[in-house]
Amino acid sequence: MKIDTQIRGSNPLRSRNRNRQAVLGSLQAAGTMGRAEIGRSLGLTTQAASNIIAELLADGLIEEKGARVSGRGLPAVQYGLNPKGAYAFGVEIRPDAIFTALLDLSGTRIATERTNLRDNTPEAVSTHVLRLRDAMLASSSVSMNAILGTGIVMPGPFGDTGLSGRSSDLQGWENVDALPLFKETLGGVVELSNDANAAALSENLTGLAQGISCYAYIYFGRGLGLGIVQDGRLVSGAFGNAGEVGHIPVHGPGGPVPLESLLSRDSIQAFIGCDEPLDLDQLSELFSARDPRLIDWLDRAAKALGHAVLTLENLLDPQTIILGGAMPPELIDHLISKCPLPAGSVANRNDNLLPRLQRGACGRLTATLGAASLVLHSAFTPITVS
Amino acid sequence: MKIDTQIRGSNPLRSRNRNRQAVLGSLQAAGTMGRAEIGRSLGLTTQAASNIIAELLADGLIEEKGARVSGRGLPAVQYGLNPKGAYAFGVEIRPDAIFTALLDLSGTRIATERTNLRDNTPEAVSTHVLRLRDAMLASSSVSMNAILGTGIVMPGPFGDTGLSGRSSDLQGWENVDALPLFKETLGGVVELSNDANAAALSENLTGLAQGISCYAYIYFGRGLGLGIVQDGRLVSGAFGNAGEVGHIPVHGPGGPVPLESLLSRDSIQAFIGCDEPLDLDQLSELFSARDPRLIDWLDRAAKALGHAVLTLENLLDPQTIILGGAMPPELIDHLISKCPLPAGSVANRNDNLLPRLQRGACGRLTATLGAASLVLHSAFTPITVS
DNA sequence: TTGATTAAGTCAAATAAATTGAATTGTCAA
DNA sequence: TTGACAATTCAATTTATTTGACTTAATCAA
Repeated sequence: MKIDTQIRGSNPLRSRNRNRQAVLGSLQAAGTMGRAEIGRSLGLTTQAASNIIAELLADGLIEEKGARVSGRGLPAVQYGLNPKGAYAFGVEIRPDAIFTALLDLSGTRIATERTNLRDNTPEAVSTHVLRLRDAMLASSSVSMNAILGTGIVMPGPFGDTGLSGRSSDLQGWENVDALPLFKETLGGVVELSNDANAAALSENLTGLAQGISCYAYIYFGRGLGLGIVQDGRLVSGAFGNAGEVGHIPVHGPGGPVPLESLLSRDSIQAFIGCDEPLDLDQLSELFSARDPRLIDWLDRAAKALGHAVLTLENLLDPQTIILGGAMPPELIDHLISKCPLPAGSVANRNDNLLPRLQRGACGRLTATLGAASLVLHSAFTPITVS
Repeated sequence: MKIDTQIRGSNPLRSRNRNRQAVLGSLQAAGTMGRAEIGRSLGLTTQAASNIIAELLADGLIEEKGARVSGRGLPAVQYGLNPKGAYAFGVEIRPDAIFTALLDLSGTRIATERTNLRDNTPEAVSTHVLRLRDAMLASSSVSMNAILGTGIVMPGPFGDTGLSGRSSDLQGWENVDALPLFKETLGGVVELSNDANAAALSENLTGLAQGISCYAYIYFGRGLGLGIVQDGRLVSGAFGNAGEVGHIPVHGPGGPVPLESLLSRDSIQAFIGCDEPLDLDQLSELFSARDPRLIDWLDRAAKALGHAVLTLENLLDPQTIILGGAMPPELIDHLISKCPLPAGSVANRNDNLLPRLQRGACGRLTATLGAASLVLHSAFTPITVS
């Protein structure tokens, strides 16, 4: 539970750290760059950039990528991230299972795994995660000191809020401060967030949101989540619970209803009148069979999505809104195509180069990969408040 | 029009600047502090803090406030902002008038003024503002080099959006990039934002939001605006148009309607069936006379406010939501007391120390004072992205 | 009263990391 | 072939911080 974002002063060491991160971030965004080019892009001297490049080379985080001739002058030696120079471990914790993933520095998937979870008390989960990490590192032959950190995705909202008590919640975690717990058990850098935020960052590192600094990500879990990115940083609210878009009121048949009741996997189940949660394959089948109940649901859901889009655009003024998560791609595409894009929005502008609504590029594992992305993102983004 | 928030590296000069701002910010927040105390609060050495304090003293931005004995040890000499050490000039531009204000470093009002505006073309306005500033500085005997900068508030949204063309808009500014224009004409630091954002910061510096880093400010102009603060910084969106809360859909009689059509001064006028805009005094009178049409409006508006609160809380997870602007205080209080505070919200938590909804402490001039607050805020807050 | 303890603040030297300026090297264009 | 140009490195300088020793002043306890 955050709240107090204490501002810290700067000193040479923290400056250097910031600059290292900024250099890595530049390389991540641009692919390859030369030393002088990096200096220019960050407002630093060539020499300063050069020193940092030398250090990063020595640490194995970047590598030479040949020289590039571009007009006059000495051809610039290009540098880029060394994918095998570091790794990020990501964990997605659900009530009944743990998903883990190992990404290399380039965001490439090295390994993923699903494990059933019987005992989901805080202690059991945290030690379980530790074992899973050790195992995955061993089987992937990755050394622990090449690990940048561990990213953890848990179902929100955090703390005892008006939304607690849902079936997708973790039992027994209501009053647990998870971050310190994991930090103690796992050591090193630990980032904690919810599925939607993680998915949003995943899209930023390897998907559609590359180079985009203001966007929102609508995440389909069983319910509906939202990751908000502004100025390249997550907006997570006072208690880390920003983005509970599933609970904003939209126009329903008999009055305002929570968006989630019209636009979510659980709502399909309720609408169709099915006893058990529908998985993605079942939904795909229903869709390809043009099941009339599903089509009906899609019509209503698309309308609800329109309301949500109008709300999000006017409140957050994003460059684009991305949809993704645990929902078949063809359903998302259908929703997008049917969604009425409201005219009375600040996003309805002529000079907007991006589609207002698009489907994310990362597939089903978005949240798990996103967990690892939390770590990569923090490695590429100079801490701004800390 | 922003979008590109380029990350910059750090160097000694920028570090020092950051630390200076952080020290000023600490003093602003705490009132008075000793040198060692400041060092601790910022994670700097006493010596570093001491050097900066010496510099700020020499610049006249802070002053000694006596010594404080607190237990053992040498009593700490206290320092605090020197109100007369620097000033901020604020301008609020409306289609028919310009409001100006001069604040000292402590946020105290030195002078305010209203001027009619006949020619509101960009060139005329910018030179007009320059003349008004010179005049106000002269009449207040404040030297130009004691001015930290100029804050400007203009009606949003900026750029050619789906919301353009309203009567409260400035004609002829649709395709003008205002910030460069004012920077060239006025020189020095220029901050530009909309009324709601400015009001939000005003509340942060001198009102209810002191020490609060995550909150939202619902601003009554003629329409309805929203200032979003997260981690102590404004959330302004990709194009500076975040917070257009007046245009989010809420449940109306015959379907979804823009919030503004139920909750705004213009909507009172429309509801009552009045030909001209109602001013605050008229509204106060109607309220104290318990005018049934107004009471009726208040009931509907409070309900709409409830929807907005639910939406804002779940999307932004603020510590509190503040209401203010050009609306009589007693009406705001009434709205707050009648507003149904929804249970299904992440803000409905037991450990929340602040009221979920409260009326702002700054009065009618909030936006104009807020314009100056933009500058003060930037002086107290280390730039994080720039 | 006295001496130990604690904390604030200063001074001077050391350190980290940036900048500056000159020298070197490879490419392009005249 | 030669000069302009840009990338890079080397060495020296500058900035701003940290470190460690020291001084000062208040509290606490014998």
